[in-house]
Amino acid sequence: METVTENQEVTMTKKLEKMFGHLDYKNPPELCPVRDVMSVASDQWSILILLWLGYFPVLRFNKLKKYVYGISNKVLSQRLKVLEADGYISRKAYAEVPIRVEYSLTDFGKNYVKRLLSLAEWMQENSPKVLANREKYGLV
Amino acid sequence: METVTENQEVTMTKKLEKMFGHLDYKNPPELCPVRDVMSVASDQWSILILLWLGYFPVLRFNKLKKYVYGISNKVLSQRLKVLEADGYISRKAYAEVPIRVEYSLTDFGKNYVKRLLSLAEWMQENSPKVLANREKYGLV
DNA sequence: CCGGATCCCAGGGGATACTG
DNA sequence: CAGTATCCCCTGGGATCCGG
Repeated sequence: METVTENQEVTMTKKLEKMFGHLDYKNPPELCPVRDVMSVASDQWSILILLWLGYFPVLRFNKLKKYVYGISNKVLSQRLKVLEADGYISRKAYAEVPIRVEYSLTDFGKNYVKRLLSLAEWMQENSPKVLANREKYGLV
Repeated sequence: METVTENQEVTMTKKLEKMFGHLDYKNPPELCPVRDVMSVASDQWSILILLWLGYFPVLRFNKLKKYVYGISNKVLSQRLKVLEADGYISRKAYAEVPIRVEYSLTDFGKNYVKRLLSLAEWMQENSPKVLANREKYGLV
């Protein structure tokens, strides 16, 4: 088990101090855009979409739907729109018959996926631990 | 604008390849616990709860409710339960009158918050960019 | 045949009141 | 004080349909 040292804890607190100027509860939500931005980028479907787009440079709508297992047309379409609006992905439509639409990460999106990836890796390594905990806790 | 180099992109793909054995769409959901575990830990309320608990070593229910601005009793209570079950936080109840309950991060939770923090910092730095993008895109 | 818009419903979540 | 219980609403999301 990787433990957190005193030093790391101090560093962590400093970082948190720095950001909590923005996350401060005394600020009305409109002064705290981080929450808003983060809620889009940390949405469970968005994460999967972004990770798959990090793996395949270009994906079409129905391929994405296949990979992001269980997502519905509506949700996929809506998430893609928001992710495009926020600058993570770009959408390219070709006027063919039948129409072809290609989605890919922007440079900005790639930067984000790098971070996301670090989180996802940690999740992967630790999910057995979490599941064991959950079992032991007995929450159904 | 921080750009992604070729090298970084190759590294990223390798990492993704490594994890996509688990995230593979051909696996039924029950063989892919990462998604499940991640959906808890990346929930927008859970993130805020964990970050605040990273800042204050110990917080009581009503303090948390104050800091995690806008959360309802029901959701806070439910998220705390799940986060405890998954091993991120611990709950300590004191048999006083009135009752006192203290929440804090476990070592496991601290490790996770470190990762979360890196993501949150990136969000903070880049949220202006995202908001500008959103505006330009004209999505209401 | 592909991308996405529409319809419609269950249930997640907000507000409030209440109890150990 | 720390939650739970109740009510009700509203939106997230699944199934279905449609335009190009």
